[in-house]
Amino acid sequence: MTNTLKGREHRQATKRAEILAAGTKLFFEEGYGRTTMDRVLSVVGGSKRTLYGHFENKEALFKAIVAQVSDRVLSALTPQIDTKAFQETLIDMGVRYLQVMTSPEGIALYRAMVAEAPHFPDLAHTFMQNGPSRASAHLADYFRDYAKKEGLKISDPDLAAAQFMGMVRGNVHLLAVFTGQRPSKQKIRTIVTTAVEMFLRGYR
Amino acid sequence: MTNTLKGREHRQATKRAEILAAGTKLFFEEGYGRTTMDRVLSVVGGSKRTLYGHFENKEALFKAIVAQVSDRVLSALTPQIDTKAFQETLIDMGVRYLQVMTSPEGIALYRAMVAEAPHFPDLAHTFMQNGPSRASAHLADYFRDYAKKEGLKISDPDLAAAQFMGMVRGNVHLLAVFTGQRPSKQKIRTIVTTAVEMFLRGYR
DNA sequence: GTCTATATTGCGATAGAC
DNA sequence: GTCTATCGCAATATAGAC
Repeated sequence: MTNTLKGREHRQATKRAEILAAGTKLFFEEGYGRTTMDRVLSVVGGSKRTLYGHFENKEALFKAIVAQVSDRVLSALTPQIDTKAFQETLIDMGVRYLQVMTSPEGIALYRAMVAEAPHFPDLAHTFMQNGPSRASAHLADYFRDYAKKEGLKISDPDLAAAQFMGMVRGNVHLLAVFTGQRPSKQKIRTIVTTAVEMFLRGYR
Repeated sequence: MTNTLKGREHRQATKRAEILAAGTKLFFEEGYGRTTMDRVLSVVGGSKRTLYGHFENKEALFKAIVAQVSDRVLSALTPQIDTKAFQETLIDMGVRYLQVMTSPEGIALYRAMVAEAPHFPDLAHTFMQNGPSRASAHLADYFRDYAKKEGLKISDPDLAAAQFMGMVRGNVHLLAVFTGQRPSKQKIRTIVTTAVEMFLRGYR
């Protein structure tokens, strides 16, 4: 916790963090509809007044939780400074992406966003932007910069990036979402390296 | 309606169909949690006794609806007898798949399955089986039969099929799920034909 | 119609920070 | 001692399954 906060503020921040933590677990395990404020309270302890003091209502709590988890989970997709070889960079990006998307938190977030997209369109939109779209856009930029040098003919970098990302997700992402079966690290490496090889041959 | 049913039976079947139709609309527009039995009733009309006579409870109604819609939607993925050229067949399968997955009903079904997968694991499993997995498996079989003749070196047909399907879904499926933006027929054709070309070059 | 669950509010008491 | 966040418990209102 931040040391610069003193006493009063610190207590408040701690409580808020506890509520968020408890809420995260519940909302992501049970879904929005099945999660009750009473249940959150029974985990956190304390009074309703305090809970509603920190978050105006259930929706506000949910939004705060999604924002926090989105930041944490999607930050792993932040573009890296790439000094590696072209092929290595593609593999890195693919692995990172697939790891995030099939991590327990990644799956939970994805599920929550899909489920609540019609009722929280702004959240869903933000998730798409900061997640898949951003990763894809970054890859497209990378293609624009280096494809020619690498001897690749990519006429539509955005489409190519979407193809690559989709190929990486393949069926394992669906499988993780629907059945909870997550791919091993080994499996992820295999999928991504195979995808990269195929992709490079396809655009050579 | 089936003409062989008479009187009592016919009325019963009609009522059941009406309940299913109303429930389908509500469950898929509002989600499981936000849909109430009262609301279903207010659309269908009639008494609660009747409603609960047809479906034991809310869960049973939901399951019946999902089963019905799954059949209708996923039947479009039924493997065709392919007499066309290899490339044409791939395009056909890709287009059919993407059309189903981004159709309003396809999106609604997908959303419901993702949202409720933890609480209705059997439904989610069945959806995965009869949807993406089946389409992918059929394509893999097709590869096993014809890849060599077509001059393709596909060492892992299942993985290759998953790559192709993933590439076809690309980002447009995610976009449809999260923001409701559906691709035009033209866009679908472009995506699929591009994917097929790239795929064939990649495995040549 | 019945009965339970749930979101949200009210209010007096308490306890820790300054 | 004065704030102020928190607490505990009760109450309200509404919705929803059956």
